[in-house]
Amino acid sequence: MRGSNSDRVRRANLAAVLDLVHRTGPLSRAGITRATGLSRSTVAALVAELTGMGLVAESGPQSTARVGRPSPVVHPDPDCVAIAVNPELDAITLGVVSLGGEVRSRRRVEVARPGAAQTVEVVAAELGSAELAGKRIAGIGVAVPGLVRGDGVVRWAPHLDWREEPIAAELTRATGHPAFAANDATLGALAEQLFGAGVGVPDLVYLNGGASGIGGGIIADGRPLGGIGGHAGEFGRNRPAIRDPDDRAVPGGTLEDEVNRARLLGLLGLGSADQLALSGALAATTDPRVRGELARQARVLGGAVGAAVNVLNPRLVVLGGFLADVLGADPAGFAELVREQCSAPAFEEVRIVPAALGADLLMIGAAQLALHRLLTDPAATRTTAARAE
Amino acid sequence: MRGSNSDRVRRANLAAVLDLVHRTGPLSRAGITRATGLSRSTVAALVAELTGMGLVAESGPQSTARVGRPSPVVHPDPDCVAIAVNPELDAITLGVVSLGGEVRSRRRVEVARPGAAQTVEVVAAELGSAELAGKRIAGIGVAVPGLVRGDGVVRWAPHLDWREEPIAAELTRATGHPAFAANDATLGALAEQLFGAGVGVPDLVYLNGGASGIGGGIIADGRPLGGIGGHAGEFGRNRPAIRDPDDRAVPGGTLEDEVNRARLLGLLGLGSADQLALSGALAATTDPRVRGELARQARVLGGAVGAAVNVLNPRLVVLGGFLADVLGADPAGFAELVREQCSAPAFEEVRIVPAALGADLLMIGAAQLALHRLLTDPAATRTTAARAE
DNA sequence: CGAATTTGTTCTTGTGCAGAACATACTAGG
DNA sequence: CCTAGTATGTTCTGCACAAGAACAAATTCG
Repeated sequence: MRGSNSDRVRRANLAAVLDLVHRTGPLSRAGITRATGLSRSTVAALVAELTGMGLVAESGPQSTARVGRPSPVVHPDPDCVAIAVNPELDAITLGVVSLGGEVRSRRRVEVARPGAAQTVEVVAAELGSAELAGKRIAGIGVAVPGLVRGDGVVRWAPHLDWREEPIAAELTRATGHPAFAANDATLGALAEQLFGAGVGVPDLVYLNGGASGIGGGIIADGRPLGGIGGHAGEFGRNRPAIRDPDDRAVPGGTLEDEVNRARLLGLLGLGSADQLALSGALAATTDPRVRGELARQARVLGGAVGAAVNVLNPRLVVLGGFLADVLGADPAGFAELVREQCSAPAFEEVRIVPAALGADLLMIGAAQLALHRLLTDPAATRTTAARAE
Repeated sequence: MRGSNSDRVRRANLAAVLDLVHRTGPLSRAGITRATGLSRSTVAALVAELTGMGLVAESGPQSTARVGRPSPVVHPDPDCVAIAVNPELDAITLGVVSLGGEVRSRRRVEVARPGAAQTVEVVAAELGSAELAGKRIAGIGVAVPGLVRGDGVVRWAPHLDWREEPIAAELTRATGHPAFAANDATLGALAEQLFGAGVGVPDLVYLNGGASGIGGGIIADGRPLGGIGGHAGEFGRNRPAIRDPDDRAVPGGTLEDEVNRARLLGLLGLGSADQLALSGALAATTDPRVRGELARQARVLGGAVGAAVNVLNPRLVVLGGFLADVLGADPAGFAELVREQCSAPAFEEVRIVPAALGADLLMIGAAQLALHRLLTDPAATRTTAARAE
């Protein structure tokens, strides 16, 4: 309900240009003019200002072989990076992701059940690494397997055994950089929409199956749907409707009890495996018990996806982790299972696909979280920096 | 991704002031200055422009008994109205709703299973009525019990037996006024958020139980969630998980099969009844069969609400129609049923309440749909009008 | 009845974008 | 190789809008 003034116009336009370059990658200045609808002179001024802030850089025009004066190419400044953090059951994964979404490096620090304090320590150590010398760190983003409030407090992460951990505030305190945290699946949805299977899709649902269960993220009208506390997307905790009683594995079980990674690993005779190994084993096996279990899990998951499609009417459902394997065993059959469970018009409009981003998924998602402020209001950061001096 | 310029600033500010006055009702000019953060001179200019457009009017200052020069009160112009239309199984309800959300008149035209053409006729006739003389009609909004695409085409409305009816386009053609259509429950959600139980709540779920089944609407981050085709909110077509097999009334049934108005009417021995009569009968009865059925429906509905809370993490769940009676039979017990089905942090944040707007609900929702353009960009309407001359 | 207070009104100032005019760098075609 | 054509960068001017200062007006309080 707030009013607008010329200062806000400038900020909004800076953000529009920066976000455009971030999402679409290197782009000629003429391209920016067309995409934003702004005049040539204005775009020139905006790009100059962003260059001055060290957020974008211009390089010599590409040989486009087209008539007319060539336009210099504007690209995200590779020295502007975000730190992505993903604490998990057995390790902390750290990433350096540059503006533009490129994962510059990824490192896995093996720690069993990392605590919040330990996570802060590991991140602080990473910041001193030679690799980051000369880089401008825009912020830190943490993808947490659990419920995270909008202000970056982890309410409950069962697999890490974290409760009420103000991880974002602690990271900011320890490092001096702005830090943010959110649910991993929500960030996965964001990443897939930005640079993965859902580029340009304004309404999508992302479901991820991992060792910790099933998490989900929703993008509605181009924006992540967080809900009032930021906990939206907990599809895994719903109890699924199961038609055939024989399909039920756990009486009164939730979706993540029924559609379950450990059960597949058990049937395969694998104690533990990373996603790549599980995926390979599932594709290779001809064991009827495994294939039967995959089909059963597909039936249960199909109902849950159908329910989500009815409620959210997305253009796209993206399945990640082992859910991509459940889908991949029989994509057409899976679509049919979904069709049976939802209204015809909603089904017509939806496509169901596996996730496109592999191991970079959460790095990109967490980085986007960290970059959000910068992308929404690049000028604000400048003010903050000035104030800090 | 579009750029901004001073013209857009003006439009956005006009919209901010108009929307503020629409939502909060009469407001002093000083109040507008505070709420928008704009300067006194700017607010004066904006209000003058809106007055010139016939959208707001200023009246002499109220005696506020406060120190300082009194501020004139700005209120929505009562001559600016929207036409609300709600075709149903047995009648078409028409309403005249003024800017500010006041339902000025409501009329029920008894028609069994109105067709789309018939609906257009009835609306066109209404437009000639004496009541509307001198009024400025901002637009026509239609609340349809069925699936409506964003462009105002009814994909499927089973109870009206409409398929692929371009009702909005037909109304515009017949009347010359801009017309829009949307799902009735979606508009109900919008109405409750604007002027009902959810004023100021940015994340809410509205579920309505009527003769046609169960419809739902979602408000996320202050905006209605439509999905890619505008069909979001079809909770009624989901198959609910039911723990106790004895609680299932229809094998393989959907939520609206299980939580069902006709079943309650049947047990009460009522052939048909309007919502008020049903509500009264349910409150009065001590028949154990009726009370048992209410409790059973509450158990099923509680699971569905729990699932919605898990996925959407709303601040508020609003139950309308006979679902308010299912809730009302035992509100505390119902909350407990929901708690059992959803994650603790999500449950902590949610309240479950009956709908606050009665018969005006869909009139207000449909009017809001019709007014949306005007409220988002008041200046555009002027341009359109000028172009029409 | 005068002081204090709040707000409307008028005028000036500054900011940012658009668009015109010109400059520049490329392709196309002979 | 040269000229015409075209698209784009650059510079400058004008315009629209909001902010804020200065003043005027209308109320309450003592």
